[in-house]
Order: sequence, then structure tokens, then C-alpha cells
Amino acid sequence: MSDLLEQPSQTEQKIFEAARHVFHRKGLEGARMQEIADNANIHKSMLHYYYRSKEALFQKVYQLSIMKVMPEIVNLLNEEVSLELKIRKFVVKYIETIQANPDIPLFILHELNKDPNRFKQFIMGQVGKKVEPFLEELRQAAKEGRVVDMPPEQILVNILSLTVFPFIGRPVIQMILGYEGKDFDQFIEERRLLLPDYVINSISK
Amino acid sequence: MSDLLEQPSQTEQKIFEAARHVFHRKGLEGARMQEIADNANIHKSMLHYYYRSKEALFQKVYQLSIMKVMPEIVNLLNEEVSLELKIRKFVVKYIETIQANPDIPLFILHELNKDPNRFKQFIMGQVGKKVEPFLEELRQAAKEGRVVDMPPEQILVNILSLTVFPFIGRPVIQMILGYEGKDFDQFIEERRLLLPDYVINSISK
DNA sequence: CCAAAAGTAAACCATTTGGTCAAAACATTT
DNA sequence: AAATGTTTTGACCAAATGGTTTACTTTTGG
Repeated sequence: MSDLLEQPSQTEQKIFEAARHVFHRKGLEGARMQEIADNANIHKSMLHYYYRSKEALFQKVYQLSIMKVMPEIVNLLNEEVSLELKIRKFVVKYIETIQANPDIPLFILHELNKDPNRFKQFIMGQVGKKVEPFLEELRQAAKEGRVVDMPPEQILVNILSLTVFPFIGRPVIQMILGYEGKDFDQFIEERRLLLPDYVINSISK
Repeated sequence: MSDLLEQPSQTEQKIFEAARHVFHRKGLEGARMQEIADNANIHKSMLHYYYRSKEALFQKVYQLSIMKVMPEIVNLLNEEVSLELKIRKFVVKYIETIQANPDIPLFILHELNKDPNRFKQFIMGQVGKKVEPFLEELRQAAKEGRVVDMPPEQILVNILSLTVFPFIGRPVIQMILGYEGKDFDQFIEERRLLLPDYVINSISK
């Protein structure tokens, strides 16, 4: 303990990683403490030694997950570049973010759906109303005839849908298209390359 | 019991409705048998009287949910109308289908994510590879220059994303856009009207 | 080198939760 | 109206699961 910044012990990290993995796949209730322990290759008591309770462990995972994907939306939409470049960068960067954490969106949405109030304030602090400048930018561009005339909220949701849904809907997409193995990864790779053009084209006048 | 077709008793129906509601919101593990019973205003033992186990009850809910939204995708995409009209109808009709069962997509995707193999055969039977004709149609249209040159799989996923994601992402959308109360319903209503044009426009050359 | 602190393991505990059972209430048939 | 079958209830049970405690080991610091 000679460091000034308390860095989590190695087992503590292993636990957290395992917890993240299991919670992401199974959700709060679906996850078993024993399964997390097994996954981390440590004794179950250690979970409680480092993180008092399942609830506490879950909350850390939940919060970190939110932090990993929610502020990014706002950040990317508030970059100081042209509207077109901003949207292009958003699509690419956000796909990359989700690609690095492909289970997070479904995880968050499921938990949020079960209990919309848990962490509502926390989430609101990250994203609430912080897209207004972007919406205004779209509004302005529409007025100037550079962008299709459509409520900017709908355009924003279009962008989010096209970017995020493939990860959430992965199992269904795989079934419908008969993908297996690396097929889906290729599909995402292909998508990352062509989606920016598609989005820009779809909203340009 | 004088009917030829065994029709479920009233309590049996109440149970199923309640189970559907609770399973849809909480998932298999998140749902409590007691909660379902409370929700149906009946004694907990009745759940087991009519449906042996939680597992059995869940499976009925799961299967019915899949039946309600998966075959519809294939059906709408295989209608005998022009490509444009087919897509327009798909968007509108599928939004209406989901609107009538807004919790189903997230429910299915969450369960599918936990255990992709459960009912895999069942689901594959409903949708597996049955979109090939539609993909071929897109391919043909692209060759003739009527449709933008893009892998048809991507176009299909675009359509699905734009149609389904808003329901899955509802809580986040509400937070980001500051919606409350009926705001979201209006948003969906607006979307149902403008999405067909947007989709057609986005893939037309 | 030793004592105190931190980490680990195993056994154990308490509660939750899905599930059973027998008896009571209700309906149906003869 | 007795008998038979069906539905409902309440008490009860066993397994699963989150959590605790205790004892042992390892590490750390003086």
C-alpha cells in the first residue's frame, strides 16, 4: 500500500472483470455470485471481501458501463467541426466504442427498462438535454436547405438507431442472415466503412 | 368443459397476461412468481396449478412473444408488391406491430443474449434465411440502378434498426430528448408517418 | 525476525423463492 | 341431494443463493 493512489489489487480487478462479463450477459438477477467467482478463478468469499454485496458490485459495473457509452454520445455530438464531419465522426467513433464493449447497450437498456429510476439522476447528468446544441445545428441547417426537412430529434434517433441497433440485435441479425463465426464481425467492419456515407446521404438535400 | 376446443379458463388467462407483463419487463430471472400472482390478483399456487413451473410458464410467454414479432418480418418482406411499396408497408406495419407490443423486442433480445441456443431451432424456423428473396430483389434493383449500391444485408439491417430501435432505446431517448408523459408516443406517431419517406429516399438512387 | 495487517479458504447461516400437498370451497353430474 | 370432479387456499418444504464467520496463510513494516 505504498502508492498514493490506491490501485485495486489484482484479484480485485479479476473480480471486477468477471463481474462485468457476467452482469453484461445475464443482467443483475440472472448473474450468480458463484458464477462470477468461478469466472474470476477465485473463492466466492472474496467477492464480499472486496465488494460488500452483490448490489454494490453490480452498481459499480452499472455505473462504469454507463460512463463508457453515454457521455461519448454527447461528446461526439458537441465537437467543434462542421455538421457533416461531426456526423461522420460520430458514426465511426461510436461504432468503435460499442465494438470494444458490444454487450453494454443491451445491458444498460435491459436494466433501465426494469427500473428506469435507478441512477436516473446519474444518467441525466451525463446526457440529459446536452444534445440541444446539435439539434439546433440541424434545425439551422434545415432552414438553410442543407439538410432534409425533418424534426432534428428524428434525425438524431435515426443516427443512433443505425449505429447502435446492430449490436443489440446481433443474435437476430445472425439468424436472419445466416451468419456464423466471424461473419458478423465482417458485417460490422463493412458497416463502419459505409454507414457514414449512407447517413450523410440520407439527410442531405 | 363442454366445448370441443379447450378454451383457457379466465384465471388461466389472467395468469398468462400477468406473466407476460412481468416477464417482458423483468426477464426470466428478474420475474418473481409472487409478483406475477399479485399482478393477476390470484393465489400463487394457481400459477403451478395451470402451468407446472416457472420455466414452463416462461417458455409459453417466450414462444408467443417470438411468434408475435418474428414471422411478421418475413411476411412483410415477402409480400407481392413493388419493392418501394413493400418497404413502405414494412416500416409502417412493423412499427404498428411493435407499438402494440412495445416490450417484446428488448425482452426477446435480452433472453436471446443470455442463451442464444434456447429455442434457436424454433426461431430459425420462423426467420432463418427466409429473407433471401428480399435480398435478391434489392440486389437486382441495385444492378438496375434503382437502388443505391450497398450490400443488401446492410440495407435490411438499416430498415430494421430504424424501425425497431426506438422502442428498445426508449428510456435513453426519453432522457436525451427530455421527453415525459405522452411525448414519446407522439414521437413514435410522428416517426410512423415520416420514416417510410426517409427510408425510401435513403436507398433510392 | 516478529507482530500486525491483509488476503484466502472452507464451513456455515439466513433468507428468498420456486414448488408441493392436503384440505376446503365450488361446480357438475347423475 | 349425494357423489364426483374441479378450482382455490393456506400451510409447508427443499433447494438455491447471497452473505457471514472463523480459522489459516501470506505479506508487510518496524
